[in-house]
Amino acid sequence: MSTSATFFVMPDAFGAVLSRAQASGAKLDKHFIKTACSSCNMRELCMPIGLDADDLKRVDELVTKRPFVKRGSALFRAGDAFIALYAIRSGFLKTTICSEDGQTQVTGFQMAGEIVGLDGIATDLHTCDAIALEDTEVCALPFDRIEEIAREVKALQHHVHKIMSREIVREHGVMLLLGNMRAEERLAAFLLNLVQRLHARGFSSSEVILRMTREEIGSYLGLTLETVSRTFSRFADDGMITVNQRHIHIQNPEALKRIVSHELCH
Amino acid sequence: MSTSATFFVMPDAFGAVLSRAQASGAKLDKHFIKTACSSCNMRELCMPIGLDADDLKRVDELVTKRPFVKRGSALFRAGDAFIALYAIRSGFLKTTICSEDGQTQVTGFQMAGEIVGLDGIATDLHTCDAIALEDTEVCALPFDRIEEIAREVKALQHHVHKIMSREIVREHGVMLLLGNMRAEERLAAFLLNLVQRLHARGFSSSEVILRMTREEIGSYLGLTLETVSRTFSRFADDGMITVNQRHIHIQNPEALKRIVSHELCH
DNA sequence: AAAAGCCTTTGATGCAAATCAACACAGCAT
DNA sequence: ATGCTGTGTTGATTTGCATCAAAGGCTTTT
Repeated sequence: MSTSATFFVMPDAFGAVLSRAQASGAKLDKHFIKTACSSCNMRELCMPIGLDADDLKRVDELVTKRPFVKRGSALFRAGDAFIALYAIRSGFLKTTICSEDGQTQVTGFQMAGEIVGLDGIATDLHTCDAIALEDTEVCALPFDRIEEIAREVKALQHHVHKIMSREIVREHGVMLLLGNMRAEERLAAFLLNLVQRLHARGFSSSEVILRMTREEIGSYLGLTLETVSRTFSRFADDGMITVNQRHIHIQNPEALKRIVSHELCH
Repeated sequence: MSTSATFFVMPDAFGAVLSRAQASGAKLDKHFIKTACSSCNMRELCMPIGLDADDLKRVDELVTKRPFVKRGSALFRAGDAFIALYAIRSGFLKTTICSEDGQTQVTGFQMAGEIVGLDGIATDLHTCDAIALEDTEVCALPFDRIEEIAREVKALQHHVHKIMSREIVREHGVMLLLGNMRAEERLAAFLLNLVQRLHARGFSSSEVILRMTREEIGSYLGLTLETVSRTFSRFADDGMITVNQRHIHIQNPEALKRIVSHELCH
C-alpha cells in the first residue's frame, strides 16, 4: 500500500495466487458440506498460516454450517443474537448500521475470504445488518468454539486478534476518508481499494464489476448517489476510467492515486 | 443510549460507582509501582469481572510498567513497534492518524479505564499516535503476556475480544456521524458521549471540562475549529449549554438528544 | 507586569456537495 | 411488443460549511 493510501491496509496473508473458481459461482452446490478448511482455496485469507496437521484438524471442526445467502437477503440483522463469525467463501456482502431515527449507513463491503460479524462480540447482539449483494456462501464459525480452540492453538488466537485489529485500522482509514477527503478523493480511494482486494484474489487489477448501487457507494462514502454518478462521469471524461453501468475499467490507476494523495492533477 | 444514539455504546462493566480519586490527579506518585490491578479502582473498567483470586493474581503480574506521559507528549507514535496495550489509570489521551500526504485526523479521545493500542496488533506496528492531553498515567500490558494468560483465563480472553469488538462498534458510530450528520448533530452527539463516559466514572453528568482544543474536536468530528466554536455559541444562545472556555455546563441534555435524533427543534 | 503565543470568537465571502427535478435506460413481467 | 420498477445520468438551484480575516481573551514566559 505504498500508493493507494495507508488507510486501506491489506490483510497480511495474501501471498498465494488464488483460484478463480469463485468467479463463476453459478453452479455452486449449496450443500457442499464436506469441503474442509484445510482444502478451501480461501484458506490463506481467513485461516492462520503455519498450522500443523493436528491443529488444522481442530480448525476443520470449527465450521458447522455453510449457510447460503441469496442476493438481497440478510446473513444477520442488527439485534440478532451473536453466535458465530462468518467467513465468506464466495459472493459479496455489505454491512449497514441504522440509528434509531432511521438514518442508515453502509459500514463496509466484504468479499470472499473476509470475516463478518465481529461487531456482535461486544454485546452478544449484532449491531449491524449483513446483506448479500449477490448470492453468497459463507462458513459459520461458532464463536464459543473459536475461543475454545484459540485457547489451545496459539496461531489461531493471534489470528483472531489480528483480524479484529485489522478491522479497527480499516475503520480508522474510513474515518480519515469521511472526515478529510473531498468527493473525488473518496471515490478514487474506494475504487483503488476495491481493485486491490480483487487483485489479491486473482482477478484483474483494472476491471471491476461493482456489486453495489451508486446509492450504496454513496452511503459508504458519505456522499449522495448523484455525486457518485457525477464523479464517475468526471473520471471518465478525464480518461482515468471507462464506465459501463457497473462495469468499470481503470485506465489510469496512477492518476487515481494522485487524486487520493491530494496531488490535484490536470 | 436510548436517546444519544445507538452508536456510542457504553462499555459493559460499568455498574460500580467509582472513586473520584482520579479527579485530583495533582499529587500522583509517579512510581507507585506497587498498586496491583486487584486493588485498582479502575479495575471494573479495564479488567474482566468475576475472576477468582488465583486468576486475579495472574492478571496482576501482567502489568510491567506504569509509564507516566506528560501533557503534550506521546505514549506511542505511528510506526513504533507494538509491544503492549495500555490501560489508562488517570488522565486523558487523543489518538491521531496521519496519511502520507500529511492529512491528520483525531480518531478518538480516551479517558481513565479505557484501553489504547489495539491498532498495533494487526501489523505489530502502531498505526496512530497516542498523545496525552493532560498528564496521564497508564498501565502497560505486554501483549504477548495478555495472549499467554488469555489462553488460561477464559474470562480474560473473552474480555479482550469484547474490548476490541467494542472499539469496532464505536467506530461504526463515528462513521455514521461523519457520513450522515450535520455539524450541530455531530457536536451534540460528541458532548453527550463525553458526559456519559465521565458520568460513568463518577463525575457530574452536566459539567464537562474539555481537555482538547476546538481544533481537536473539529478534527475528530470532521469540522473546522470555527464551525465547532460557532456551534457551541449557537447551543449557548439557545440555552442548551453554557460555555466558559473549556468549561461546558449542559443545561438541557434533552434538547441535545433531540438534535442528535434529527428532531430539528426550535 | 509586560510581552508573546496560543486559543477562541465572530464576521464576510466562496464553494463543493446536497437537493430538487427531469429524463434515459436496463431488466423483468405481462 | 408494452408497461413497470429500479437504477443511473445530467442539469439547475440552494445551502451548510470551509475559507479568509481580524480582533479579543487566556496562559505562559521572561
